[in-house]
Amino acid sequence: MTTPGIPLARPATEEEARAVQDELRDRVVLDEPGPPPGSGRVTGVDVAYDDERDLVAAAAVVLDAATLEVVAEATAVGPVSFPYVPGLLAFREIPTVLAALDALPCPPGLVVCDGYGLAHPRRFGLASHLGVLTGLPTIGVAKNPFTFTYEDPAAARGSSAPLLAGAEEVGRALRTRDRVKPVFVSVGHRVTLDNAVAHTLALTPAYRLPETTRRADALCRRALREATAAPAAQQTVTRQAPTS
DNA sequence: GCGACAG
DNA sequence: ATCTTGTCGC
Repeated sequence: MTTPGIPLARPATEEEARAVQDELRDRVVLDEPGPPPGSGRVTGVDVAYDDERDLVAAAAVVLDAATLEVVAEATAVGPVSFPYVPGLLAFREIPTVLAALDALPCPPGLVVCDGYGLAHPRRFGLASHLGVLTGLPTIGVAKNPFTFTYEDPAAARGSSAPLLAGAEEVGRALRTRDRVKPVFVSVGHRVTLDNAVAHTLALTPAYRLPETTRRADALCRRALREATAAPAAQQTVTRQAPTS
């Protein structure tokens, strides 16, 4: 259901991984507005790790953008294919995330990643990478500012401030709840920054983090527990919400 | 050279 | 990310 137009690279070293990023970076599309917030479907993706057992579980949860109800979900489990290196997070998460997206019974629509897109040392974070590989519109919503700087946005939900790499705006610090630490939104692929911010606000009616990542986070943790408990169980699981 | 550093 | 109970507050 999510056909990659570009083969998945599996670099063995950090140097190779950086080269892959430098090569794919040009394919990012930044001049499309992206789907309008509040309509269609929005999918959250996230992963959970068990480095001891060499396991990574990914989840993709599709929500109706208007109601935020779960439409479908899928998970995938695989081996940890890359260590955590700041700036190379995508190589650790993408293989299993792609498997989960492929297991979905319907198109994902906009994909919301737990991390960065443009806000990245080489301007090619997880959300950008996933977008280029799948061709889907993507955005990144991170919980921390990484190495970037920002001035604290006003206290009211909806306030924002530029997320800066020097003088370059690579994203936005967005307050999704009154007086609560902001989230850090950046563009992935085929979506505008203003639109990414609007989507993030539409996805946070009750909590600091988008409903998409909350749902995906809970699901991948469950998938990891179940994979740990049932060694020879199936490698992917798909569920379609009942039509009503 | 040292420290910081999305998840 | 992950290790982890209770607890303060709305």
